[in-house]
Amino acid sequence: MAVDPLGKIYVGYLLDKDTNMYSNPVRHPGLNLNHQNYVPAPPQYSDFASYHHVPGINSDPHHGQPGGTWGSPYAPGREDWHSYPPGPPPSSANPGQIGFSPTDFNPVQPPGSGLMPPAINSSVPPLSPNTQRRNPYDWMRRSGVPVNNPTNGKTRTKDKYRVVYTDHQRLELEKEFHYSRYITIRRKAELAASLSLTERQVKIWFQNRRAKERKVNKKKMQQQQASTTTPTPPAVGSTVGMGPLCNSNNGNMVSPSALTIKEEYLP
DNA sequence: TTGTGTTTTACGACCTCC
DNA sequence: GGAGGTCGTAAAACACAA
Repeated sequence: MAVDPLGKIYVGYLLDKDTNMYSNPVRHPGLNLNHQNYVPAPPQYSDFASYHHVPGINSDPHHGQPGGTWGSPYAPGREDWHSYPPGPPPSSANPGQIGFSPTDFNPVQPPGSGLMPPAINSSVPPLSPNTQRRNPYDWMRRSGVPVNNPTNGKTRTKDKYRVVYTDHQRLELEKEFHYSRYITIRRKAELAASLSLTERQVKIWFQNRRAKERKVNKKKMQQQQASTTTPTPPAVGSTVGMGPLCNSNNGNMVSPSALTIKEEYLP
């Protein structure tokens, strides 16, 4: 399973699709509660320069390359991740914490499956690089009612709602996106399991993330064109403005997203 | 506090590929 | 036919100025 130079994705259907997205307990409102159980694992971030996937989920061939994988066409320079602070120390007095028993939550991947990194699966409040950021669970606590509680008539499709991913979930997704704009089936399953998201959520996150990147690129291109006093058109086939990251297949597919990520996680 | 603009999840429509 | 892709959009969450 790989993405060829032209961006075409060859996938082996190694895993079952997440069929029961809405019936799976993981998608019921309790999903949000589960988020508090993530370990932000500050040491992991502080060691970001040598980022590697957690043991046990590194079976994907293209993920097995230690460190050097960051030299991909998308490579932003690993030092970028140093700008991400370790965040506040875990505090049991976190107001966002809600009493939650592990028995209330059925992860996508059963515990002990080997896919769930222990560091991610313990109970530490989510990491927030932005101290001003409101606790993502406040809205849950305000409502006091499960958003998608079948008993109150709300279903995911009828009453649209969205969860707010924890900083840890976002960071892990960003890391994966940073590695590759297109996630493999295997990695998607692994990531979904390790982050307690559904594969569908991971897939959609990547879709949205690519859309965001295209949007940012488009904006940058427009700004460049607007600021260019001498509008000399680039040579045919030139990738001006895109640098080595430009994909000849589709200019929208890739971009210097390092800047994007840095911006997002700078304090 | 409130109004407003932006960002983030999530979905549907439609397309391509196998 | 089913998978995942883009594109457009809805709506919640968020940021921030007034």
